[in-house]
Amino acid sequence: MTSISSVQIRYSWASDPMSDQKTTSDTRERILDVAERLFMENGYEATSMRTITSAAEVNLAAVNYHFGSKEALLCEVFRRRLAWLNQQRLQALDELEAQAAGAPLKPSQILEAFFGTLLRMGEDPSLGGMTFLRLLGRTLTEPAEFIRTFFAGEYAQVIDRYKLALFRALPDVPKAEIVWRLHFMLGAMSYAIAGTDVLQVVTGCELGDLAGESADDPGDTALARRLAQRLMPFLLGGLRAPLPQFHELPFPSPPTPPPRGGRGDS
Amino acid sequence: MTSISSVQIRYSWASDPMSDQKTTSDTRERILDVAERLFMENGYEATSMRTITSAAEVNLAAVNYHFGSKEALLCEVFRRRLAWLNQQRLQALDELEAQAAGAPLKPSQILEAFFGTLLRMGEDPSLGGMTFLRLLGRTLTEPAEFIRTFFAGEYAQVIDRYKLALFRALPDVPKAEIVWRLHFMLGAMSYAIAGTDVLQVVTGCELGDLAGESADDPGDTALARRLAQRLMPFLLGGLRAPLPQFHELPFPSPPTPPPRGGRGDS
DNA sequence: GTCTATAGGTGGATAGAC
DNA sequence: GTCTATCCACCTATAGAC
Repeated sequence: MTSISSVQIRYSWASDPMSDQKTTSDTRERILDVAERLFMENGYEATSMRTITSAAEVNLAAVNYHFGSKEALLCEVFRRRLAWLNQQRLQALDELEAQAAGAPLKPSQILEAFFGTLLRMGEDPSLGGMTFLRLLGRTLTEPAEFIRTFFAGEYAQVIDRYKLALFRALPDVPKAEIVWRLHFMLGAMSYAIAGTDVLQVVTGCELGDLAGESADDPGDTALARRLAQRLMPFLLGGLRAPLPQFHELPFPSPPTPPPRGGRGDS
Repeated sequence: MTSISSVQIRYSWASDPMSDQKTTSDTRERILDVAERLFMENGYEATSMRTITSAAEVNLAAVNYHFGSKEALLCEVFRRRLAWLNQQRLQALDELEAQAAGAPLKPSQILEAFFGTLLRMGEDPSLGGMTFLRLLGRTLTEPAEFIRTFFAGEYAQVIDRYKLALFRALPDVPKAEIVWRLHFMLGAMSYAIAGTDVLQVVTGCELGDLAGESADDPGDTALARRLAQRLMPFLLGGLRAPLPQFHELPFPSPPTPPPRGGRGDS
């Protein structure tokens, strides 16, 4: 019943513009869309159900009717996007591995499949666009327990597959090191897509400006594209950086070091 | 002790273990310490004044007496740490530039001064330790306006100095590109120190485990040190990565080029 | 400086009519 | 499915005694 033929399925990422209009529950989708935007703008805790329902022009009780609770609402906001995203990610990896016919993938391919797939969502408003990306970036650092366990469940498969792919792609790098760097890459991405950067307030500019789109505001689509173009080389550079040297020193090289030959940056 | 004579100054980072004990306001510091921890554990919005005051064993009204409001309390929690941190960062840069005698600094030196100075705070409980680092990482992605403008003010000078240093250190890299990468580096660091990673829940391990400290728990000190050893090479690798190629392609190289239609979920 | 008491408001959730 | 009305726990902030 859930997935086939003409029945209404629960994930709105299956929304063609036509079926979206007046199906069984216009309300449900409107709540999700508005909640997505408001959670992004104000954060989860600071966004009240009343704010959401009045912006969505639905009754307060509708949220609890459709989703059960505020927590469940947030989870559903993510589920409808992440289900699609993670499926795409797995599929992308499948295809790459099929092409490679048993050979290890290149790191750049793996990163493209993982991060590129996400960043491309920012270009497509029907997939949530930058609103969803920003919300995701912000929510990934929320301390609330239910959020963290929810994400863990959503990501478990995907992270595991990609970890293994990276292990194979970088056989000379210790696995622990790869996991650390995956961690760092996730961080750089989250923060970048969250777009709440100190830099932006300090420099008084948005990422769009940096991309060179100062006046005519090309919108989120171009921003997402530029972001991807800038971020991917950075991530790849970080992933493939020389391994840290472990001596007995408490720190690699304090500000005024013995200038021992590290990796000779000029 | 830190600066002048014997007057009590307001920043607790001027705390030698002795002066901290029973000065004019033990209450004030206790509130700040407890607030720092609880804001880190639950986030700003989800932490109530009542929770803070009861944990600190002070009266509810004490917070408003000493700080004026909950927002002001959060700002003061940060100010007492960031004042010290940013001063150290500027000083580190001053010293490096003095040594260099007019020559551009090496990127690794700049990163060490900026990120190393911060990460070393994680090793020193009297500077807030990992509690402060985690709180900082989490708060940097909070959408609340007062937080963002507060950080902007605290960081303006420092970011500006470091940006200029990086421009000089990497004269062949477009300035916009450097700013983007600074952005990415801040993100990787924030996320790493926040320690709310999906990876940790998925893999079921803390960063400490990855560092190889499985059983005997050496505490935050070792964690901070390991983190720095792992993070700095990653950041340097990302900063020095090859520049992105800009062709007319909308994306560098999608894995399966134009599968545009519908949502292609098979 | 510290405390009690409370003002004054908002939060999430639900019961029950339609 | 939708709506009104309402419960009640909890919030920040302050007034005023000590």
